[in-house]
Amino acid sequence: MSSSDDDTPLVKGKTNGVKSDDRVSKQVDRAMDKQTPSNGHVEPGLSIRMGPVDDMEVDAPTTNGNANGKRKARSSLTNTYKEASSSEEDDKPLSKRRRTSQKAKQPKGESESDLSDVPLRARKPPKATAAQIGEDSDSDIPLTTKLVKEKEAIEKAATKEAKNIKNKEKASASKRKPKVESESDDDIPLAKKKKQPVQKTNGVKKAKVESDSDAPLAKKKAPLKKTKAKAEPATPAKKGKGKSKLEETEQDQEAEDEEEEYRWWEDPAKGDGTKKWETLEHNGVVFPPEYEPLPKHVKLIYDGVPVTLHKDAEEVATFYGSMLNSTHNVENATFNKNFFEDFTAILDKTGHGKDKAGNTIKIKKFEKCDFKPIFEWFESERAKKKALPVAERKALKAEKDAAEADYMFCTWDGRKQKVGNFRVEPPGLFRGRGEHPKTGRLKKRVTPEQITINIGKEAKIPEPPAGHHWKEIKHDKEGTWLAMWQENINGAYKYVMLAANSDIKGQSDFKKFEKARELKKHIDRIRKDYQRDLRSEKMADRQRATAIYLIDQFALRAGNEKGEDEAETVGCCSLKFQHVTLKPPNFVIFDFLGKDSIRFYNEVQVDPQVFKNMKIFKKAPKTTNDDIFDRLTTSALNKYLTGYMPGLTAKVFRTYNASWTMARLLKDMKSTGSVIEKVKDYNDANREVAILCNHKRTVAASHAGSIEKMQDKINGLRYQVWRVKQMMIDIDPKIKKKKGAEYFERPKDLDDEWLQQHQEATLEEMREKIQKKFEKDNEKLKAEGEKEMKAKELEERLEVVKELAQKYKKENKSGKIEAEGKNPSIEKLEANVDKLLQQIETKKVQMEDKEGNKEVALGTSKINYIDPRLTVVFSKKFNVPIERFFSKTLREKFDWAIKSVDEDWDF
DNA sequence: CTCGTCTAGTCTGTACCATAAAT
DNA sequence: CATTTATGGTACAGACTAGACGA
Repeated sequence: MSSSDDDTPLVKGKTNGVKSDDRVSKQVDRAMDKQTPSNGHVEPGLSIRMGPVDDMEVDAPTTNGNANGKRKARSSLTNTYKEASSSEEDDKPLSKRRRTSQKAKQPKGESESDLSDVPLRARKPPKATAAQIGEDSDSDIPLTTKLVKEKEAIEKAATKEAKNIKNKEKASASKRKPKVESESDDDIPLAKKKKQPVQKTNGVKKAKVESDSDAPLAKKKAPLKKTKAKAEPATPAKKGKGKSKLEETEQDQEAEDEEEEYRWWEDPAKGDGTKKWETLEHNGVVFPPEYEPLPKHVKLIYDGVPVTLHKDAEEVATFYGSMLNSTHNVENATFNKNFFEDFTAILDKTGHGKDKAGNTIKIKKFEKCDFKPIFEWFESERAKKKALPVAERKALKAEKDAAEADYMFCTWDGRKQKVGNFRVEPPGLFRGRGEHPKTGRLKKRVTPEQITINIGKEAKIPEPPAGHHWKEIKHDKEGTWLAMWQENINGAYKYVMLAANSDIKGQSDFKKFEKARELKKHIDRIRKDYQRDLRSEKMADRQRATAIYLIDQFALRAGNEKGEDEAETVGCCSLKFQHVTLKPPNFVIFDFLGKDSIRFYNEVQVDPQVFKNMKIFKKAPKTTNDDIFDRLTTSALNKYLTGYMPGLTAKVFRTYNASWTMARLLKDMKSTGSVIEKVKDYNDANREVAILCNHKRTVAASHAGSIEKMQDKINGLRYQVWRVKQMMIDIDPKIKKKKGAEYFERPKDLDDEWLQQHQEATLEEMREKIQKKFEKDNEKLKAEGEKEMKAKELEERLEVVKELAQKYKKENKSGKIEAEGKNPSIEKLEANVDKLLQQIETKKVQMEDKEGNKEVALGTSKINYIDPRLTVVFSKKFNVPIERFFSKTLREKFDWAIKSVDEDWDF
């Protein structure tokens, strides 16, 4: 057990020894218990110590031929560091330890297989809100009117839906029943079942897994189809005017699908091979509208002089001018610099501005440009558009839709498929995310001459705009794109592809989740291996093992190297010295900008060996901006992973862990409660996954305000509670003794000052309301040609406010509150209090929910990481309409999932 | 390196809801 | 008083396109 001497030089003064090692491992054990309350078992890799591998190989110096500046600096650094680390690992009683390691491997079985059951340790404990919500829903407290209404409506819908589902089930029940029973282990509470899934994964070979997902399909096929026709038409119940052309065609399409629906997920021929299509027809792309020059009176002002610009330069000026309200851009120095560079480049080409007299005005200084007139013009246009009557706006939209109808669909192997982004991206100023060095650069208008079309050989080639030609026509059956061009900012390729609900996208989505499920079978071994390799003699292996650990445990992205002209963001393999802080005994703080420059901040507890490794990887002379994993690249990592399973790469772990977590949470869920509560439970699980994946959104600007408003409302209600209680005393002074003085105390935070403010605010609100109403009434009278009311009328109306003010005054002075209402009684008042308390409770829950949600984006994980079949299973099992979880587009995207699983399907 | 695909946050318009006003 | 209609504000869907990954 003295293997910790691996790294002793690192921990100065702590020269090896059982003691220190034991201490660390105990701490971890405790920590693990804490972190996995539902499982309560100890991470096996920690108790089973694995010795290093036998053939201790001195790491070869980094021979990276690709010696650009960055690399070079890195490898020289690596060498010094390598020497240090290898020497410290050199002198170890290897043979001995090897034996230990073999022994350690022996007690196979339980603890080992448990690994797959715990993909996620070190998560933060579930938030109180979730628990609270659960409790609230269990205790039968009625919700606010709003919630109740919703609840009822939804439950109605649910029962309706349930009928449909039941019909469906009846049809297929007889066939499915036996299977359900044979797999009844699904009903065993998770706690007991803990080890079950492992057996499945390990012991079970393909046959079983397949039977889980595939077998029922064939059986269900027929009944399903019939019921679908019944269930679906409820959705397009759009009220009002006749359907637009578009809707009609969509419905026609649906009808067609109904008749001869193609179930690619049941087609064994689909999905392998690289050929994506045999025939492909489409109509190309839609170009953005031509630039419409500004009216003559709207001009850029340079140095106080309005200047006329060439059309092309003016367009660029409008890009900037129209976003003056976006301080985020306009106050960014890089943005302004880049914009102005590109702007002046255009000016140089087209000629600079001209003043009224026709003299050329050379635009040299950004600071002298005044875009305000342009901005105001755009604002007024925006306002005009907004003010357009609804009917007109609709007509305009219908017109646009009609013009684009031809581009919305293509024919792929004879089937009509929706195209995703058929509109060519319009010109504008590039923003980029985070501190992008190219922010503000002009994104140029794309011409047909830059666009390559991919289309079937027999198909009619789409007509380019008059006087233009396409760059190239391809017939690439291995590509899934219809058109492609290269963008001028980063030289990135842009593709026109099919929409998410298309067969081809569905297929790859399906494959992605199947791959993640496949990982289940290998995860035990992978985890065991990386636990072992965390102590490897070879630095490269040790780094790789540590990286996989991080990717597996904390859902980090792979982290490819990035270029100079991109925002500085990182992932696992590209983590730098400053992104990781170590806090003994074994805490690691990650703080870096990830994809999209979204901050990843997480303070976690790690395996002690990982902690030690990180310490080594950060060892001097490494310093700020040096790579932590200097011996590791994403491609090496992925190559290694592929060895376990074809197609396994770093990103699969994200999908796997996300779906696995969701599966676990949903399985654990109690089936009680109303639909609303079930949906809330689902969303809580969804949220947990989103937090795992670090899916964030910016807090809405209005957030703080609306939280404050809610708090104010709650306080108002609490004040009301107090008032009502005081009224009881007014009726029956003896009650104070009966209920105890405490019951009648005003909450401490609602002090006199607060009371004052609250009363004033209430009065002011009333006043405003009355005032507004008065004005409106007057306007109405005026419109009808009648006489307006006098100010005296207003005063009379405001009398109510005065009365209330008086009342408050009296109350404040005497400390007594007169009972309100007719025939007030203690009972009535008590009922009143109860009602108010309930209102407060629901408001509180709402508020906490909102607060917990403010910076978590649930959508991304729902769309990309959580196997949709899990949601479908949940929906079926707990009888919640799928519409509650998937919007229309998502239902279309996940059509394959909705139609392919039973409630006993398992991830 | 190039190309192709998947992932992801933000922006914009609109559906939806509570509430008030009108009938 | 119950029901319908208007209003104002929020949440959400869908569009958009940047960014990451990987073959």
